[in-house]
Amino acid sequence: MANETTTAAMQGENLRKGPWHEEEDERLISFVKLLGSRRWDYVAQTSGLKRSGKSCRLRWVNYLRPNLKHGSISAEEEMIILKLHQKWGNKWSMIARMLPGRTDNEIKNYWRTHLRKKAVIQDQGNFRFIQEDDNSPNSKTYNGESYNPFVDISDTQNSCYAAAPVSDFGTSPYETRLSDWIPEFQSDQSEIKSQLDSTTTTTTTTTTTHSCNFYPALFYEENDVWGYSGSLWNMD
DNA sequence: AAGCGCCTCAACCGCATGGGA
DNA sequence: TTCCCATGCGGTTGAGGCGCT
Repeated sequence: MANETTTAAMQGENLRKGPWHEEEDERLISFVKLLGSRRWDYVAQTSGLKRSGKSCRLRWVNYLRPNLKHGSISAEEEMIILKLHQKWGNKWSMIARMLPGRTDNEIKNYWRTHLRKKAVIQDQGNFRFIQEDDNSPNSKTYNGESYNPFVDISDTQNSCYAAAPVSDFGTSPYETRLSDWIPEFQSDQSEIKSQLDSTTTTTTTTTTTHSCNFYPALFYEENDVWGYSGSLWNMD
């Protein structure tokens, strides 16, 4: 049985794709409890699921893992996402680590569907849209990848972002919250810019106090923002 | 009620990374 | 040092749901 499945997996044949069935979920949960959430190819083969290890891992990480929140993103979480995306760009896994119970996939989807067009900052008295631009002089690197959270694209005629007029925010449910956050956004941005201008190492000793009461690990330990490798996950 | 288009999100794909042989 | 494999990450896709006409 396992040998047949192994062979099929190795040959890339007979592997199921698409939505997971409840029985598959139950089976995967059982075998992850038994074998641990590592060696996904082995889990896939041993369990007899006709899924790739990659698919099993994804299903576990994004849906079956304990302590996941399945409800809608709260206003506080939304604020965190906006702020962290402003700081880090599309570093979804990093952002997810700051939001216990949320997955990178969930945050990425939420950003794309709810927040992307609403990500505005107040810059020199004007609202401007932002997105990362790897070719910008402000681009920095993280894990070998370049990114830049500070690029103003409001002048980009062909950008899809330009299609969303600022006036739309007058009726947006997000506007009130953004209006509340904007002063903080502004101070954060200048703080981050100064960090980027000086150094990208993790030796900064900034002790700025922020007003978020929900995620102290991020907002009160600014000295480790760039090198943060911990996790707020409690899987036990 | 039916058709159409848009939105959401689960899942896939390809590439990067890290560790071990 | 190099190669291979498992894992992780970010971008993309497509099915299903929902609202509008």
